[in-house]
Amino acid sequence: MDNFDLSILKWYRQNKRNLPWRNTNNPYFIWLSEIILQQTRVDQGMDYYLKFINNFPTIQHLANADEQTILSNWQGLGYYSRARNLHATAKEITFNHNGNFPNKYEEILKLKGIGPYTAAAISSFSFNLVHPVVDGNVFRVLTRIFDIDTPIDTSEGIKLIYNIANKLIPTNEPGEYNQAIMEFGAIHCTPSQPNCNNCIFSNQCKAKINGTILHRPIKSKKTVVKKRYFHYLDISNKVDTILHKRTDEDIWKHLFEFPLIEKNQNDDLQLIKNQLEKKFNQQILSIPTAQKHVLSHQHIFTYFWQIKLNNSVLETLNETDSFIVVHKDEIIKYPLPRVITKYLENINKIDN
DNA sequence: AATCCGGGGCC
DNA sequence: GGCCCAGGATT
Repeated sequence: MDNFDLSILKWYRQNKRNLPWRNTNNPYFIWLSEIILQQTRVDQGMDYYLKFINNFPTIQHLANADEQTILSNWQGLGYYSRARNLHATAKEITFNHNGNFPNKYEEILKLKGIGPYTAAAISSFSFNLVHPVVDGNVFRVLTRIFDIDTPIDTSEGIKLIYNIANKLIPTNEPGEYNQAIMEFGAIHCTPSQPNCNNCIFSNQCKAKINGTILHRPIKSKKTVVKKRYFHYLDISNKVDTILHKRTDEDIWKHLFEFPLIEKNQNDDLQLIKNQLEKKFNQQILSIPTAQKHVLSHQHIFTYFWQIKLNNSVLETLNETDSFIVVHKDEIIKYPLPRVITKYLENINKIDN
């Protein structure tokens, strides 16, 4: 493959999208955009990026914010460890690097939440260093052009693609080239319905020639999905309700939710109803129906039990419980997982 | 080296 | 229902 870099750079200059983080070399903005865009589509991350640079114009703003504020801004984006690592790295740079973003690949790679891809992206976009980005797009583009059938979710496949990527990247404008190959994968060499009929590589792409385009890249493993059953207790009187902060090493760490009873299996709902009525000494009017939430590695079946009290919600709590009493109108101020906000949206519809 | 981690969109 | 997404941390 001769002049791959020149071909794809030419294509990029004619076809690239105008994205806000492409109009800057500021490592703070580059870093922030890359963290938001990890495993996240541009369309989905755009509003979050604009919100973050508006609310946290500099890395010092981010460092000085409290974690809950950052998590609230991240609410709905998923992979909340990204937000916690974002905060940690902002503090690290602000207080241990005099506010200066590291400008060497190896130093950038040491920061929390930054792996090989993001370190290469920041290195090349901000500091013009020659490190190839290897993301989902690059895996797809290269396995197609060279018709590579080694599974990309193995160490052998990853090593192979990195070797090719290191040979292809030009020393001249590595950042622009990295943007170009990812953009080519994102909008032209797409997973389904790639635009092969109007492709600059149509005569050279090995997978196109061999008819294997839609079978590249190959992945060998299948994700195992765990089923979980969450019974949430929406305990409230006319003004207050109860929230609980997740602290264990599990999904949604440091996010708030209703008091939770997790079951290992799909238990008899009538039995749970009887237990709850006895515990709270209240009639439960309706048995909830399951809401299924499909995540990558978990299918979560949520049940929301509405327990209406006439007296104070405090009386349902033990002193040892780590719960907080929250005014109903202020629930939304706490960082919540989508499972909870979806439920709140639904009951508000009914109330209206 | 293998496993886990959210949520949304598309087909 | 399966796959993918501008991957990284943990075990």
